[in-house]
Amino acid sequence: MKDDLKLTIGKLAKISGVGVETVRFYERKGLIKRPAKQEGSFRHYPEVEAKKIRFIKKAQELGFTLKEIKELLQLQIREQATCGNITQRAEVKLSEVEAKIKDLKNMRRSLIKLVDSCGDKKISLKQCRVLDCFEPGWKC
Amino acid sequence: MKDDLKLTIGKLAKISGVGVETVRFYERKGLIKRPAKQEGSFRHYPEVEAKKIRFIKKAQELGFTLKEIKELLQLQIREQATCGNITQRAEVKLSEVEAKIKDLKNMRRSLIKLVDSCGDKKISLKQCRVLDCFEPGWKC
DNA sequence: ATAAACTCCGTACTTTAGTACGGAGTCAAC
DNA sequence: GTTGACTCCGTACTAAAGTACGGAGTTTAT
Repeated sequence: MKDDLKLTIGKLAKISGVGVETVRFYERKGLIKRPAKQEGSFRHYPEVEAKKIRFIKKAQELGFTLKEIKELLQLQIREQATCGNITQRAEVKLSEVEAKIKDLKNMRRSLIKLVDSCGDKKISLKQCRVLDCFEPGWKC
Repeated sequence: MKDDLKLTIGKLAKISGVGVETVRFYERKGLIKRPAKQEGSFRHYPEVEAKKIRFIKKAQELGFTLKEIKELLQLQIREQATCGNITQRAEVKLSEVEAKIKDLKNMRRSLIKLVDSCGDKKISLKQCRVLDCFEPGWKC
């Protein structure tokens, strides 16, 4: 409620690092909502929308689709009543996030091993394959 | 060199969890290469290709594009000569992986906080926004 | 040895996530 | 008070990553 004074779509796009068309696209997809109380005929956004767009871009890099990101953004508690519902959905997302972390740690371990094995001639060269890192029971 | 006896494209697709068309698509994109020595006029793949396809699917879930995944798959040391080159590229990928892990950990912390705050009435409800978790200096 | 199932190849279609375009209206700066 | 930049809206186009189709050839199972 402070300084959402003059955030037109162009300025929002700029500070969020996307194009104007992308903002409108996210609006159509229901990821950000059109500001209700407009003075004049142009949109005026609160600053939190910039955070939201940056969140979207980051989450995409982590392998979430826009549909999934929308679900993440809906995880906001407004009243105690809806809490159980939200907690439940949050826990699902949490386990997805943890699965990704686990997989990325395997990939990291594999890459570290690869880098190390170049310095050390004792390590067999062809055993260092990144593609093995997700196989069940894999230990590099 | 063991039992790549009879892995036709259909069987490869099945054990890898994708469709036949997808295998051919990856082949066209250069992610997997067509088996050279064919006996008969059909493709016969070594088993390692199944691992490769499973790697591709996993890596996609972690936000890597096919272009990036191709680069990851090319990180294989064959001789000491190319080692420096590969190490260098592996280190770039490694830092990307570490950045993703860091971001996912922030997201995880944010989701945990959200879940916790539902059990605890003392925590302010509206402060728990997942969308803040990537902002610089964020502490949940 | 013949039918069923599978493979090959090229081409076309689909979905997701944007990007671009263009005419009309609006705002603000000089 | 006009001019230039910005906004609005609908529509169309694009790239990435598949997915489907269909006719012809090949393999295998009976």
